[in-house]
Amino acid sequence: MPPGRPRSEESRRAILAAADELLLSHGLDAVTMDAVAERAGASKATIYRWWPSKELLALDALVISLEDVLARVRTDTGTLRGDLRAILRPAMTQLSQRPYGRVIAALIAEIHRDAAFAEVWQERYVTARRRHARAAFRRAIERGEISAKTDVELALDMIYGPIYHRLLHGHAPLSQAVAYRLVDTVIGVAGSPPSG
Amino acid sequence: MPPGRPRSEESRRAILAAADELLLSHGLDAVTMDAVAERAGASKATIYRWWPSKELLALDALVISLEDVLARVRTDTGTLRGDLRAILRPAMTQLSQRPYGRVIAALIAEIHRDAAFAEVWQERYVTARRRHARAAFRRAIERGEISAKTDVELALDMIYGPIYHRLLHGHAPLSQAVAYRLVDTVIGVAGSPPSG
Amino acid sequence: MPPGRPRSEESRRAILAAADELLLSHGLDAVTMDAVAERAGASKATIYRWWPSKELLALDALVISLEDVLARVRTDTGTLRGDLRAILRPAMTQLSQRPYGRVIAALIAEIHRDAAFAEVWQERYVTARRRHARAAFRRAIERGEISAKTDVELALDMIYGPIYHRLLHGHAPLSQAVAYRLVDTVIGVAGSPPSG
Amino acid sequence: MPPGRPRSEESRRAILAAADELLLSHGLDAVTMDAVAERAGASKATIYRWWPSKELLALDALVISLEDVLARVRTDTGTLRGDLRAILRPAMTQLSQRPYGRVIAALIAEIHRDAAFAEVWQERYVTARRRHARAAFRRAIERGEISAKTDVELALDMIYGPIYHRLLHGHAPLSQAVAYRLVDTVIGVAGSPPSG
DNA sequence: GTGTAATCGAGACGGTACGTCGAGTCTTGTG
DNA sequence: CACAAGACTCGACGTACCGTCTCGATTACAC
Repeated sequence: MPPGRPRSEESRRAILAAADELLLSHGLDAVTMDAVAERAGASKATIYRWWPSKELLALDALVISLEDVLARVRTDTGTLRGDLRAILRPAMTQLSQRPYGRVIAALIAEIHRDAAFAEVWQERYVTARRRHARAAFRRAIERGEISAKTDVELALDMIYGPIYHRLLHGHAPLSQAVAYRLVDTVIGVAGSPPSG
Repeated sequence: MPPGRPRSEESRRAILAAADELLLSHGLDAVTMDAVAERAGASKATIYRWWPSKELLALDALVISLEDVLARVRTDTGTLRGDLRAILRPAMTQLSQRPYGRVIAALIAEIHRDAAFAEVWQERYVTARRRHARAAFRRAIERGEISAKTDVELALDMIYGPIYHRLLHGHAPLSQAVAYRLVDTVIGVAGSPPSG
Repeated sequence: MPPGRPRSEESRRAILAAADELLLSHGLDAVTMDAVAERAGASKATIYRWWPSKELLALDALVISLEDVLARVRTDTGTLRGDLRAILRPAMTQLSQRPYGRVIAALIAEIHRDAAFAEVWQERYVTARRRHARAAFRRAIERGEISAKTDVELALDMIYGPIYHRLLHGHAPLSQAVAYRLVDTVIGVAGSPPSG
Repeated sequence: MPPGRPRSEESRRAILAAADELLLSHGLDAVTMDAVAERAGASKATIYRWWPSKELLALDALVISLEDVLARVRTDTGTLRGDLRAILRPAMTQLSQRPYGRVIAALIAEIHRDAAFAEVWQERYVTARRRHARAAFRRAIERGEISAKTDVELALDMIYGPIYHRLLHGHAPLSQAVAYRLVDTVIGVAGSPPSG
């Protein structure tokens, strides 16, 4: 153990809980260092000691509140369609329960203001979410279920892209059904010889 | 004409120009009312008289700087593929020239904070951009080029969604070639009997 | 009148009153920008706009609360002794009524931390207070009441020095009687041929 | 000897040395507990265990750095004038070598904030310095060199008061010559029948 | 021409949150 | 016990924008 007083686990949890609550009930704007500090019974200095910005704190809080879902994903259905549905189902459920759109929109804006944040975001949020689906595509290619020439990254974007588009813009409804149709469409393209 | 001193066209232009410059060279964060006022030689009160928030001012400035491109779009190629390429080509060019990703990300975040802004954004930005592509799909359906059952809105999202996804997340490259491949893929699906 | 909204006299007075109250009832330490702002119903920005530091604000407040006394001083008694007593009497009265020692000690400490403050302190506090006594000495020299060779500055210091010494150190009592004895002693020296 | 690990003499010295250095080269403001701890290689807890405040620590450090001078004072000249000059000479030399004015001003301010400090200050600083001069006056009275009615405390203040006044206010130069003239003036008064 | 009325610039105002610093306390493991 | 290390709460700092306000000055139309 390093010398000195160890980090207070209690305070860490209280800060994350405060951030999470503010984040999901009032948005990233409400996650001010002052508000988190007061609500968590912590001092601002303590927050700054462990999180360089409120955005990274919010990301931490968000990721924690999402990672249970991520951990429970099981993709062993035998078909790409089944795997992708299994991956998207809990995600869509979660998105519909809380105003994640607002939060994610604010954090995506932060990507473009803070390169350090962008990197962590990529690592902790984007990569974690795409990994499962990418693996499902790879397995489908190995099984010969879809063409080996499939551009997996673009295929992922054709599923996730429209979902985020609707989540962020709100110009059209977003539901599990929509997600399933995206899956079917993308598989339809990848399953048949490429048309381009 | 109403009584009183008329609005100063000069000041209006100076404010929009200042906002546009700040927006594209330093991002939405730099578009503070103070900075715009100083740069435009205007007073903050004047800005507030005509724009309710800096975000709506920024949107105004952005739309002006984008609308030339929009006006020049000609979609009379005879094929859906040609039309969509004609629509996307100048857009992709423009996106690659200036840091629009940063600006659009910030404005999308604003959607979720300000319902009034969301409405204007929908009207002035989203709708304007989708209208052309939607019309192209409609014409293609009428010509029998694609199935009449095509979900046009979803098809639009499968083109625009991945583009915005990459623009905003930056997890993968974005280029005209990528946009063209999206077009081809979507047409490939819509042209053949639906697989879902 | 200069352009722009004129300075609010009301806020100026409220800030000075708040500072004065905090200064005299709880000392300079209590004169925090936050406390003054809250008590005056003003914003910190407004205070900073007009006073560069809380010490200069406190000095302003202090000088205002002292200057009435200074203005009422009349030195036309005809003798140096009478003049000096007339000058010191109200000062000693004032010093005994409120904890000025604490305040002056804190401000004198500030002299050594902030050269700008030192200058203003010299101008607004020290000079104002010594001027009367110095003039009394000059008139006494002109009248031939005391030697023309008298080092007036040192004589002033031999009156004010011990007073401040006791005020600041508190090692011995300070009263009007003590001040009068200092006056008599110094005149006794100056009246006779210098011994140095 | 009490049980447990004995106090570290090394750490005590390092802390005082660090405090002294910070005090004289950057003033009392620089004597922060953190800075002293870091510079001394000690922990803040250790400092707090032995010194209740940074001001008392600074006083300790200051007194140590002054007490050599005090110990070397020899007052056996046979005349009050000679004794007082012998007492003041090394003090004035020391004052002119390092920025003691700043330090003393800050500590005097502390007197008025902390009664415990005031007491220690009185004991360790003021009394120690006045004792010699007071004794010299007493001997002079015994010798019949000055009037037995002399108010010794006031006489001391008429020497030390102006010196501190100039040291703290900086409104006029302070030198050994000035100190000597103060001595001569005070003796002049005390030596002759009182003029009041 | 002379109101009347809305505009304009300038800039002061009360607020809120920022990120930092120091004070003084507490909690570890080590000597 | 004392000690180094260092995390903790608390409160003030000085700054930056926000959105509102109060000025004097300007510029139109209506009478």
